[in-house]
This record gives sequence, structure tokens and C-alpha cells, in this order.
Amino acid sequence: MSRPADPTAKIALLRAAEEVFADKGVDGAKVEDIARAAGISKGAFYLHFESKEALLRQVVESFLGRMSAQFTLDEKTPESAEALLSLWLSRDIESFEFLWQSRAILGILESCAGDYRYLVDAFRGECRNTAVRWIALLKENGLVRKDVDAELTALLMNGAYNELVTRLLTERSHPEFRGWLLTTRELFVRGIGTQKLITALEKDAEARPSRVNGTNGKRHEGAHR
Amino acid sequence: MSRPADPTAKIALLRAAEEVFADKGVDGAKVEDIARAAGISKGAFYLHFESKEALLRQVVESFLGRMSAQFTLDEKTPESAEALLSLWLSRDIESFEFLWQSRAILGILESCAGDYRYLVDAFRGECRNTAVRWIALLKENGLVRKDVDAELTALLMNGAYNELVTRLLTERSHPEFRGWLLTTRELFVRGIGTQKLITALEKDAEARPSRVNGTNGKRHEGAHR
Amino acid sequence: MSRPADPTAKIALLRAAEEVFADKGVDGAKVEDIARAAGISKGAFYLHFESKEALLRQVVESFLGRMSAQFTLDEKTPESAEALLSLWLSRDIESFEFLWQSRAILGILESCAGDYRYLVDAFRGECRNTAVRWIALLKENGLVRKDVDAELTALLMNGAYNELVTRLLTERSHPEFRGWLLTTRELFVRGIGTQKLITALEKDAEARPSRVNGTNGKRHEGAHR
Amino acid sequence: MSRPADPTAKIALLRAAEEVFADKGVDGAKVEDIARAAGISKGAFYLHFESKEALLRQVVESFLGRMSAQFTLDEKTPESAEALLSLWLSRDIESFEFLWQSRAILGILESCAGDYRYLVDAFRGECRNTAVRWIALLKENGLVRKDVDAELTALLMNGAYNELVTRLLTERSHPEFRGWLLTTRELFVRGIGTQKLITALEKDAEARPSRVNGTNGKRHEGAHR
DNA sequence: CATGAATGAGGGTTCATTCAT
DNA sequence: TATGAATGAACCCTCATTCAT
Repeated sequence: MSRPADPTAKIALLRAAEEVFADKGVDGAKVEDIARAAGISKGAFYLHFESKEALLRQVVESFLGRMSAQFTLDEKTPESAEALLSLWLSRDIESFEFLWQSRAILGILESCAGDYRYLVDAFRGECRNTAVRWIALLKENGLVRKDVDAELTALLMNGAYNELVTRLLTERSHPEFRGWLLTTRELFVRGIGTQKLITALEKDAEARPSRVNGTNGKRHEGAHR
Repeated sequence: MSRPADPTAKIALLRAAEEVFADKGVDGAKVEDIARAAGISKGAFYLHFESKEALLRQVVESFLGRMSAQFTLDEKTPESAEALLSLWLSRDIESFEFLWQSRAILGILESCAGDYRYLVDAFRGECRNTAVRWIALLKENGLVRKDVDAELTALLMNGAYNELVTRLLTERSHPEFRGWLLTTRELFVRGIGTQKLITALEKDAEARPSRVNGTNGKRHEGAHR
Repeated sequence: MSRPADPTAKIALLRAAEEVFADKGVDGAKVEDIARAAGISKGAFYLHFESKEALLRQVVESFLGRMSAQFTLDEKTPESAEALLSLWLSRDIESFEFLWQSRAILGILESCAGDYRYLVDAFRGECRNTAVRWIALLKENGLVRKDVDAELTALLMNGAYNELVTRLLTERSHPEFRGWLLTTRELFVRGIGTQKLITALEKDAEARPSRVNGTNGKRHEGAHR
Repeated sequence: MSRPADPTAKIALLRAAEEVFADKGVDGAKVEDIARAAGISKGAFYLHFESKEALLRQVVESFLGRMSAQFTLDEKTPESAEALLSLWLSRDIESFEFLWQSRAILGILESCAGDYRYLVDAFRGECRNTAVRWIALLKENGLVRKDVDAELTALLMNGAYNELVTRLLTERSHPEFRGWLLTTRELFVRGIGTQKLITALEKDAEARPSRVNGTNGKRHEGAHR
């Protein structure tokens, strides 16, 4: 009977918050900015969130939730080298697509990681654990060298991928990250894989007639065959 | 507008700023906190810096300057595999020592990287360029595979090292990062090195009867083949 | 601007206002609280009252009206001492019963007396005038000493009774105020009454074998003379 | 070496607060109003008080402290009727002088008594206890009738005096309250005193050829016998 | 020059009032 | 008419910056 609550308002606020936080930083973002960006008044903001702090928390928590779901799925490790290579690439591409969609909020996380360090750290921990578990399994499957330090390698892989994400965030338009991911996979396969896995990788590479590559999105003429 | 009487005050402020920014975050740090930590009054602060913003800028700029000096020295690339391996490790250790000493300010950078992105990006660019140049030279020297994408690999290496730095920043006391750096070197040597370099690496490893390893600082008994 | 459909709503709001104002204080009471307590919506509130302020005014005015009706009835002064004593006590008891029922709103008045001082003062004036007129008549009837200052005595009596009311407001359950009122009557009879009235009082007291007394509602064993 | 702190500022704020709270009510008083009334800026306010709430607390507490000191001194009860009468009057006059000086803050107390009820109640309790103790002692000395209920009478006296205070607060200029206090003393002496005390009172009255009287501060010509 | 008291713009939050349904 | 979502003025408090000493 009353004016129906704008059902999009809360969503709009969450969206707007991601944008405004990303633009101006968490401290620089005024509640009014966010409310206006969501098309409502400052007062209406408080119909949906207890406080600016609560909004930020929800933005961060829900995003980290989505991230967790994306990155810590615990599938079975493939036993064949080919299956591993294939899964590796497809999971990476899927993840980077997700990250590209989430690029605004990723910038926010950087700036307020301090306050939600526990959450961020928890997420990083999950990621590393997932990676560690995979590497351990791959060692048992004979796809990764026995002498590889799983813990440390997981760390380094996370770091390398993380840098790719940072790179992703600087792009204005959807970059061709498939090439990035192929190169990255190759680096780590050679870095920690057994000969068996490396051989499979080389076969896989031959099968690709040409590929997009390079950090600038420009094609490298050279023989990346 | 004469020269400030106390020439040490400005230095003291810069030092204090690093500490206080690190402790409380850039927004959380009050001008008075910094001035007090530098042993001067809030008023005197403005004899040395135009504004809090100006101080932050100088802190960031000068630190990035020191970083540049540390990381982008352009020495000649060694031509022999053994020399490369040796230089690689020693430069890494030296750099991590420097980073450990700078851990306070590194935390600051994380939190305000947004505002000085141009500076940070410039620094990252320098780092990457340095790395790219090295990789290119090593390719010419036959120590790195010809098909390696220098740009992208530089990025990934930076990322991996960066993660080690993040790890470094979480430590309370000086960690045993020598093991970290050996593992990292091995990963990348295998990842992009030619057979020649990999062989040299394996020889080098044999020469080390035991080494500190693992992300927990605990010693791994086994030699890593 | 037609007549509101629900004529009970305004009454309900007035009732609810007394309660909520009493509970939370005038500033602490939100319009929504009152509307909800009255079983209507915040919006509907404004169909019945121009503003919160207008509601408060009406609450205060109408209560003071009821108070006036209760306290300033202008009956004839009884001419005999016995009749006076009897009427005095019965009127007091009746009034305190009324005040006990009105205890919630009395608390409100205390807190906003400032804003409606004119109303409250008008009421106090009425009370004092009533008292003054009575005392004057009783002087003529020879029941109160001729040298009594009617104005000032009325003030003091009001004050004394007022304190009893304050006491009343602190009680959780209906107190035995009959004893309070007997003691108070005695105090003032002795304080301003002629010997004739005092004698009648003492006779009256003798007729009461025992009485409830004391501020704690506990019975005092001794007969008071 | 710096600008010396305005030593009057805190005092000025306390004074100003009493005034502004009295004028506009506790909720209506803005921090800026108070600061401006004290001749300083809103910001400077917070150099002296944690919050508006803290200021109010201090105003109330310190005033109740002064009140306690004024009203609950525990002197010895005089044993002679004349000494009692004399002390009674002089203490009353002294107290009313104090209250007249404190008239602004007394208005504040009314309006925020709710929040500091514990303090106000404590004070009222002290007052009543003092009165109760006096009445009990005077009973032992044979100056107050044995059948007087000390508790309840103390309550009534407090109420009567309280009304005088209320009256005091309505005055624009220093009223002649000596007459009020003489009348009040007479009322209670007659109301609870023994014949001995009443006789002394009448002697004392005869000794005063004329006295200021009346609630309007106008002189009453006749002796009030 | 140095000090820290003083300033006041600015932001988060509340809630009386309005208005679309 | 009745509803409650939406509005925005107002207020408390913070803190970068200024200024009297």
C-alpha cells in the first residue's frame, strides 16, 4: 500500500559502492557519493545498511566469498598429464574471466586490505592450501618432481598469477589473457613438472598453430610455435 | 623562507612518517602523531612540509628512489652459467636484506599505492624492464630458451618475488629467506633456462650438502636432487 | 482536509504519546515509535497531527486540562472543623488516586515543562489560587489563623504535596498513600490552623485506632498521640 | 613558547554551558552554541571536553557537589529553642542566596534529571537523610513532638522548600526571600514543634517590629500575629 | 623559529517530514 | 485514506591547517 521499496536499491548500493570505493578509495568515498551513484539519497542509504563500515564489510565479505567459490573448488586432480594441462588452462581462463568482471572491487580490496586483513589472509591461505594440496597430489601422480617444495612453490605460483591479475587491472579493455596463461602454465610446468609432464606440454604446444602472446597484447612475430 | 634552523628535523620527520604511516595507515596517521614521533611540534611540521600530503609524496618518492637504485642497477650479464647462478642468488639475498630493513615503508606503499600509482607503476616498469633486458641478454648468451617471452616472464618473476616479499612482511623476526631464494631461483631456471643452465644448477645443488628450505623456516632434511 | 476516517486514531495517538514520551523522554521518542504504539503508520500520524510538536502540545494541554478539573474545583468551603478535615482527606485521597493513574504523563511534564512553562505555570497558578482562596475563606471561618500568609502558605502546601507526588512517581506498585496524606494534613493543620481546628484534628486522630504511616509503607506501631 | 592556553576557556565553557543548556535545553543546545557563548570555536571545545555529554556530566556532577556541600553539612543540632530558630533562619537565607546564584543550572537539572537520575536521587536522598537526622535529634531534645514521622516530614519540608526554589527561579531580580523563609520556618515549627519551640518562635516574632513578607516581594504592613 | 591552542570545513548518522503508491 | 520508502537539514565530532605568542 505504501510506496514499494525500490527492490534494486540495495543491489544498486552494493554496485555503486564497488565503483565509488574503487574510484575514490574507501576513506575518500562519501556515503552521499555512494547513495547518489546508486540513485538514492543519503538518508535512504541507511535503510539498507547500518553504516558505511557495514557496507564495506559486506562488499568485501561477499566478494571474498565469490572468490573462494571460484578458486578453492576441490576437484579431483587429473591423473594424466594431458588432462592436467587441459584443466589447468581452462580453469585459469575461467578464473581470469571472473577476475576481469571483478576488476573494480579488486582495487578496493587492495586499499582496505588492512582492515580486513583477517579475511584477505584467510582467503590467501585457502588459495595456498588448495595449491599445496594439488602439488602434493601431482607429486604422487608423478607429474611433479618429488623434490619440489609444495609450500613454497604454491606461494610463488600465487605470486606470479597475482601479478597477472595486477596487470589485468591496469587494462582498459578486455585483454587477451589466454596467451598470458599459456606462458604461465609453461613456466611452471617446466619449473616443477616431471619430464613426463614437460613432454606432454611440448606436444600440446605443437598442436597450437599460433597463439596470441606478449604482455602488451601485441602479437610477437617470433617462433612461439 | 630561510633555511630551517634544524636540518635534522626534516630527516626526522621522514623517518617518523615511515613508522607512523606503517603503524596506523596513511589516513589513520595524524600530523601530530608524526611530528611527535619526530620530536617536534605539530606547528613545526609545517616549516618542513607544505602538507601531510606533501610529506607522504616525499616518503613514497624517496623510497621508490632507493628501491630503484637497489633493483635496477644495470650490471653486465654474466656469460657463464655458474656466474649467473651465483650472481642471481647473491643479488637476491642482498635485495631481500634491503627489503627486510624497509619492511615498514613497504606496508605503507601497499595502502597508498592508489594515490601514487604513477610512481609505483613507474617503479614496477623499471623493474620489469631490467628483468626483460636481462632475460633478453641471457637468451643471446644461450642461458635462457629462445622461445621464452621475456616481457611476460619478467612479469611472472616479479610476481613470484613479490609474493615472497609479502611473506617477508608478515614475519616478526628476520626469516631465513636464503632457502626461499634458492627454491625460487631453481623454479625459474628450470622454467626458462636452457639445458646448459639447468645442468649447472643441478651441479650447484649437489655442492650444497643441505640447505634451509620450506616456508616455515624449518629445515628439510633431504637434498633436493 | 476531510475528517479523518478513523476517529479513534487520534485518541490512540494521544494515549500512545503519553506512554512513549514517558518511556523515552520527549526528545528520545521518535514519531515512528508513537505511531507504531498507536497501531498506525508513521505516515498516518501526519493525518492527525501537524507535527510531533503539535502532538506534544496537545498531550500537555489536555492533561493539564484534566489536572485543572481535578484540582481547582471550586466547592464551598466547609464551615465546621470536622467537615473540613473530612473533606481535606477525602479530596487528597481522590486526587492521589487520579495522580497515580496519571503517573506516566506526569513524568513527561517534568521533562518538557521548559517548553510549556506558560501552561504549567498557568496550572500552578490555578492551583495556588484555589489554595489561596480556600485559606482566605478558612481564615474568615476561624479555622485558620488570621496572621497566616495565604499566598505563601499555598505555595508551601503545593510544594509539600508536590514532593509526595514525586514520591508517588517512584513507586512500582500502588502505594499506601493514605498515611502520607494524614500526616500531611496534620502538619498543615498544626502549621496554620486555629486552636479550634487543631483540637478537632486531635479528636479525629484519637478515633483512628491505628494507621498506616511512614514513607516506606511500613506500619508504625505507636498511635500518634 | 606557544600561544598560552586560554586559562579561562574551560571555566568559560562550563559557565556558558550552564547558560545555553538553561536557555535551549540540553538537547537543543548545540556544541557550537556553547563554544561561541564561551568565546571560542567549536573545535576548541574538544580541547577541553571529550564530548557534549562529558560537559553535561561535569556541569551536573560539579553542581550537585556544590549543592551537597551546601545542604548536607552535618553540624550539631542546637539544644536551645532560640539557637535552633536562629540557626534555622540563617542557614535558610544562606542557602537561598546560593541557590539564587545557581538559578541557571537549576533549570538544567530539571531537564536532564532523567539521565542523571542516580545523581539527583542521591542528592535528594542526602538532603532527606540530613533532615531526618535533624528531626530525630530535635525530638530527643524535646523541640519536636515525639509523634512526628521524621521520614515523611522531611519529605514534606523538602517539598515545601523546593517550591520556594521553583518560585525563586521564576524571578527576574533578586527577590526578598527572607520573608518567605520566616513564614516557612513558622509553618514547620508550628507543624511539628513542641509547645516549648512554638513559644520561643512567638517571642522571636514579637521581637521583629515589621518584616518583609508576601510572595510578591511587596511589603505587608501589619505584624502577622 | 617553535609551539600548541584555535579554527572550521567536512563527513557519518539521525529522524522529522514528505510523497509516490 | 494509509503506508513506509525516501528525503535532507541538522548535529556531533575529527583533524589538517593556521596563527598568536
